[in-house]
Amino acid sequence: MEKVYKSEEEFLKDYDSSMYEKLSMTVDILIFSISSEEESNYRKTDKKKMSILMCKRDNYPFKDKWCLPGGFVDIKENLDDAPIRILKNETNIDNIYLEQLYTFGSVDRDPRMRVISTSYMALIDKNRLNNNLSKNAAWFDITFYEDKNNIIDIVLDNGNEKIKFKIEKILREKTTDRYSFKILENKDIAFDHPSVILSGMERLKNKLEYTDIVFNMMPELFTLGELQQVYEVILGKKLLDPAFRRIIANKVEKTKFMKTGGGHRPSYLFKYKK
Amino acid sequence: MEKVYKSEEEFLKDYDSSMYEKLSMTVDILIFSISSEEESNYRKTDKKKMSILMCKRDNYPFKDKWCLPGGFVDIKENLDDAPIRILKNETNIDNIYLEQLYTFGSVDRDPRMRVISTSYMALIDKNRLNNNLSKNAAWFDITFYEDKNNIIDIVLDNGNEKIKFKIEKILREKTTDRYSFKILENKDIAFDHPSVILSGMERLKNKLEYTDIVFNMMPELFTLGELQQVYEVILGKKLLDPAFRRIIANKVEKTKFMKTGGGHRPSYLFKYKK
DNA sequence: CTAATAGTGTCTATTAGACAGTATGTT
DNA sequence: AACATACTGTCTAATAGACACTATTAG
Repeated sequence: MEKVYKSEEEFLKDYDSSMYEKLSMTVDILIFSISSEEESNYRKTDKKKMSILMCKRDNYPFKDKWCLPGGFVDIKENLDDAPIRILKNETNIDNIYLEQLYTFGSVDRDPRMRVISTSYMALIDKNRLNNNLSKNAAWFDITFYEDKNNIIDIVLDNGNEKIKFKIEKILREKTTDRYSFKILENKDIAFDHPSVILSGMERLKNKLEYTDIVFNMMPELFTLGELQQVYEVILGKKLLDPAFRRIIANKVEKTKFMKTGGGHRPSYLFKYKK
Repeated sequence: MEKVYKSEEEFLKDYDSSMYEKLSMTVDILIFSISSEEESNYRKTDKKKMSILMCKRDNYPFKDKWCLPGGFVDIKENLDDAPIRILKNETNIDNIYLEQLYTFGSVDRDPRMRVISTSYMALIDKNRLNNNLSKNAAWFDITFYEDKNNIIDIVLDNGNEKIKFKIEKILREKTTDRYSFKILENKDIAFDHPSVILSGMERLKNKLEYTDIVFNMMPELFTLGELQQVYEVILGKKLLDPAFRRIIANKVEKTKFMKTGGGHRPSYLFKYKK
């Protein structure tokens, strides 16, 4: 029978924390940014892409595969502080938008030992980075196509290497919007990181509609055309100009600056209105 | 310098998993249901309340305080399976709606040792329970009031005991909807469970609007008035009848059954249309 | 009859979708 | 002049909010 203690001090002195077998905890960070691909036609504006940062693993397990930046949570570190520390090391930037995504804890997700991992999503404007990424890290442009059967094809492209995976969104409950992800094809990505990528993309899409989250990926000044392109690339569909402008009208503020030189009518630069 | 292995087998044989100090993982489950309070006036319909299940702690730490049901994640158990197992033990019901809420991992959240805890939200129709709760568990009706400064007063009432706490919602980022919770007053609830309760309430409110999640808390057959009351008690505001009926019109199906005996016009019973 | 809830009709205000039009830079 | 994008006007369709009205029961 369980002993009943008279005070908390007495209880804690006696407490044997090895009763349950312990495990390791990591965090994975899905960092989103926007990149521009230059057009050959001088008149066309640069095509925007969504991109994520990945690292090449240089040891087992999953040697030579790509994974999201991450690392172990220190025993004396708050969980939510771990991604901040890792981002600081990886990209040398503080003050990044970060939010917790989901905690993945399948028994077999790491062949070394039992590891549970909390994933985070970060949003940045890549241009503010001082290009000193660690040399095994690279930005991948991400394009996706979802068919009517909830099967999603993803292509990641870092300029040298194109990697693909296929994943199925499975509605977990008839009554809600929760999906779990079943990886159908994947050769190049480590751990369960394809699921993390999909979770983040879904979260980002949803939040675009009811928050101002997108401005974390934008430079200080931007044209409405650029902002619209970012929306379109995240949502995966074209938007109509007047509708878009109505929606974002009270989120942005016109400045006196203009962007010229595009071979077409110049546009005002806007900034985020808090 | 890190050794580079020739194969994954070789690497794993050599791997020392004690490199990082390990920790314990628990899950906490916030179980929502709806209860009815009988009215003295025979004509009035029962007043609906939102309620949650809590357990009284019979040992340190937090002896004699109330906490959410939960427990340690087994070293050989998938994270998402732990709340299923615990719910089965606690309420003897399978097949309950469950979703992961948030993972709390402050260093000092448990005085015994380092524990990180993933919280889950469960929704049930309390009337389907075979009233064999463990004897230290009780349902608490929950009422809340939020003022203009994002300070929320919560009262929990299990019939014998009324417990209160006060918590502040702090907007973590200007650009989004993420809050963290600062506990302002709390005498009776263990751990960081006030924050878990608030997270769940926020999640439930949001999902009410864009999913069919509410039907997990409803009996097979219900009147539209009852359904509307459940919406109202979760959202904390009155809804207009015609607007409500338009919104749920294509989620429900009229049956041939009616509810009579209320001293007023009888109403049709509806069921969830999948 | 009365109190109480059930259920509907309809007007108005707001928002979303669609399309066409005008404006203005660079080469 | 031609192209490409910037930006606006306006019609229509769909949705949300508000209020008033009718219906039907137990006591």
